[in-house]
Amino acid sequence: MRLKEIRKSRGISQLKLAMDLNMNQNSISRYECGEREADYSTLIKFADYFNVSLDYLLERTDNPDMMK
Amino acid sequence: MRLKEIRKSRGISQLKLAMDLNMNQNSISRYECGEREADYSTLIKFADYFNVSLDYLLERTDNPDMMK
DNA sequence: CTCTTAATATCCCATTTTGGTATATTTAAA
DNA sequence: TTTAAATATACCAAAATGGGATATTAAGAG
Repeated sequence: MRLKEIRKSRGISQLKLAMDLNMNQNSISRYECGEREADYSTLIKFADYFNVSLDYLLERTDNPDMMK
Repeated sequence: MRLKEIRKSRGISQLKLAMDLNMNQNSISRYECGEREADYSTLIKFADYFNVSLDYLLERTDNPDMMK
């Protein structure tokens, strides 16, 4: 997924994202590395946090402004 | 998620869906009941199978024709 | 360049979650 | 009301997860 790209574009560290979402820094790292798969509710947390659609987050559209 | 609604609207049984996607019938049931959470790749299987966006599948938009 | 520190990735492992078989329950048609 | 299809649930071995600790990498300052 596009998590790393989106996060970096907003200038946010894994640690800050993790704290804001009540998660662990290494969990974020694992999702970005593709070592672990985020589930339903975790994906929604990311999409809400960055205000992007799930389809954009998961690279199913190139349009970041797609309605949510 | 809207899985049950979409599946029924297409007249497909849990068993058929499961076989088509190489899964188990009880897994489908569990996702529909909300007993278990589908992960990233499972969600994508459903979205592709029914040709709907993730955001529609996960009830984040009411528009079933949203671009994918 | 070094040093220091922030940022990210990886290890280990107890705990949680999962998938699969079997089975129970519900639904629907006859 | 039987019969069968559809769906939900129980149990459990196996797989995945989260979190602390730590290693590795990146980035600035001096």
